[in-house]
Amino acid sequence: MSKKNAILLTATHLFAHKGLNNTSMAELSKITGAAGGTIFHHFKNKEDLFLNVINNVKETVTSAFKTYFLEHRFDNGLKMVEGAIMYYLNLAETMEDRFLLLHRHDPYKLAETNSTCRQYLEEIYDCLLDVFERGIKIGKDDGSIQIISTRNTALIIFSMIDGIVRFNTYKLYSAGALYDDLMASCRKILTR
Amino acid sequence: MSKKNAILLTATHLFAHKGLNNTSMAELSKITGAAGGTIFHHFKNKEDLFLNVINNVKETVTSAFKTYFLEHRFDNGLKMVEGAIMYYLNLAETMEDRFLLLHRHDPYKLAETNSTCRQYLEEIYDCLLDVFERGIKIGKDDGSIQIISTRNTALIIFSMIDGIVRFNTYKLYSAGALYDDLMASCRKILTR
DNA sequence: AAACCAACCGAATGATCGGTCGGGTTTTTT
DNA sequence: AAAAAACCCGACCGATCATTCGGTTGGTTT
Repeated sequence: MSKKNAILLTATHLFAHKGLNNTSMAELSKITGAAGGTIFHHFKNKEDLFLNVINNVKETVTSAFKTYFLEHRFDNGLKMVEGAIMYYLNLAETMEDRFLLLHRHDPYKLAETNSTCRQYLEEIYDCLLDVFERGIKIGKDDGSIQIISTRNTALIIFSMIDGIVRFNTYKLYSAGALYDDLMASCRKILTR
Repeated sequence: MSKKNAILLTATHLFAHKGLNNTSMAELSKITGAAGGTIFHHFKNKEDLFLNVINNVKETVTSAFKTYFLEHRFDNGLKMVEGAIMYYLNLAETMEDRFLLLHRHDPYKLAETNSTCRQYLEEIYDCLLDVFERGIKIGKDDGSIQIISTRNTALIIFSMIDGIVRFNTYKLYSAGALYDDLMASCRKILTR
């Protein structure tokens, strides 16, 4: 693997687990084996490196989501929303680093001053919410879902799942133990 | 107000809005008007100051919650859960600093190595969850709520609300616009 | 009035940080 | 194989950080 890629992956891991400010370039240099100057050769400064990490998160997360819903068919809209929840919980485990990073303040703080960062974040959430929203819309058409507000319900269900993932991350309680009740709750929200 | 109190309140605000590492003791000194040495006279180090801030958050949040539910009566369990949601959303606005801090990684990171911090956080979440759980239990007894798992449902509803508050904080979307649909969703989860 | 003490001050300190620079090495192009 | 380009190195720099320390003040106790 190229030094640049090693730096990017290690930075993703460290930024996710220790935060932007608690990760020093010296540590990054030590772990990757790249000299200090090498990092600044590939990324013009720390913020640029962070931005590249976020971009990488955006690419991997959205493409994983898009691919999954291109390759899978669902009996109806309700099943599709259920599939989205399952896949989101699944991704949060297999892409732990990336979801951890999205639960930190660092990206949102940078987004306040850096429009590129803001755009990356918006693309991620647009992509995720879009799947939920499409599922609900399809469900309303095929009769498996009965609610009024498509957008708001998508937001509510998404933040419910994301809230669970967050508490799971902090080990306040386990997402796995809630799985069945979580699914039941979502079905109740979506159906009469 | 005493210098010590000024330091504590300013630290709460800065830690909440800028994070632990982005808040320097020098800045704290400048804003409060207290000399550098004075801060370390009252708090033995930065971690100790942060711990005192978390303790203060614990005290104010839990006592606000406890007082509210001691002084209010509800027609039934379902109304009590609805009241808990309303009051939680309300507190997240009026105690913005404190809830912002609880949505940062800083407290949970310290909790990994500092058992006092862990205990404070547990007390906060125990207190909040307890209200939801009691409401659900009462609702099951009086018939306004029909579900199987009291604990899990309390956790699910709580993380739904907390997830909304978090997205509201990041200005990804507004909690106010979701209020009606949020309440409707909760009622659906809790009733047949 | 002497002794005491908590509150307070601010200059000084050593460690660490992000970032620079000049020079060496490898790879690609011509 | 010569030239150009891209990659890589690590010593070094100025800024900033948390923390220390010797000393002052004003009120309370003896």
